Amino acid sequence: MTKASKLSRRERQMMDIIYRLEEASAKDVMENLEDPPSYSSVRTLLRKLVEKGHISHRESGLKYVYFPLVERKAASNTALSNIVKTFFSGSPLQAVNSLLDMSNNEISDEELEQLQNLIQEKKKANKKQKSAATAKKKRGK
Amino acid sequence: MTKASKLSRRERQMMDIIYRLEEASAKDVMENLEDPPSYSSVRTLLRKLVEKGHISHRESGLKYVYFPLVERKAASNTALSNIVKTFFSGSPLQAVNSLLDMSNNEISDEELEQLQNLIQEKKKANKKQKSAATAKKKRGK
DNA sequence: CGAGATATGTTAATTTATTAACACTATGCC
DNA sequence: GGCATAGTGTTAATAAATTAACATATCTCG
Repeated sequence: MTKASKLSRRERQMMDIIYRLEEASAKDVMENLEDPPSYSSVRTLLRKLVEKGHISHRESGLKYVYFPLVERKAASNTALSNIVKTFFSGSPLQAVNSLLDMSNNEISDEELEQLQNLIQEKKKANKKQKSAATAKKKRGK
Repeated sequence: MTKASKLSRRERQMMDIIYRLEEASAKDVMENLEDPPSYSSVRTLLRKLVEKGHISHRESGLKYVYFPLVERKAASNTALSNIVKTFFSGSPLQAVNSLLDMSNNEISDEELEQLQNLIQEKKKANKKQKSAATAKKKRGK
């Protein structure tokens, strides 16, 4: 059971906001919540997230600014993995396909070209790793 | 506020399982839950999900088999959109990049090539849409 | 037939999440 | 100084989620 999967509904909403904004005060969080409860309630939940070890805060002048303790990259990887597992039979490629479909027009030709270059590089990297693995085997492990 | 964002923790876990398996009996769901509660509890929650309109069931012999009411494709699009918004500043391309990074070795050269072809097609499609849009403008809308 | 296994339906207790009230502290400024 | 403003800390009431107990129905097979 991953830590994130234990989050309650509101906690999840708040974590998403904090990740999106990178860091956020209680006020920021409240303003970004749908159907926001009272300021007081938001603060209580923030404190709970701190207790649970999901976020921490630093003082900024008078107020607190909250930030995630699991870094963005790791959190997004976990989230993507879950989606791949749940909706794409474990195939990241299918997920990529879906992303490209969804955002048909939003991605420019230029960006598509960048992506192609990226894939080209990955192909190269794959080859390297493959030969490295072969060499390793030959050395007896 | 999207429907899915109103799900409680357990409900979310159960929906994920049902999407992953395409359809599932109460037993299936229970077996796939982490820290599963009693069979009785699982069934109560399933009934609640039916009430809320997230899933439905059909009879299969003696038992019920549950399935999502929002189709897989739509649900995965929503999930991906949320991740793109939360972790990738709204850029689907960044998400694609991350997916390719994450699953470095898991994607074969062959698959990478397929992906390149796919992107090639998208570039063509983009051009068509662009010229269509231009034509439309000329016609005065 | 009748007992065991496998389901579902109903209801209620308990725990957790959610909300907000109230008390307090520091800052800015008239 | 004193008051309005913008914060925080503590605590408690309420609502919702979670769990499970108990009752009932159907199938299976000796």
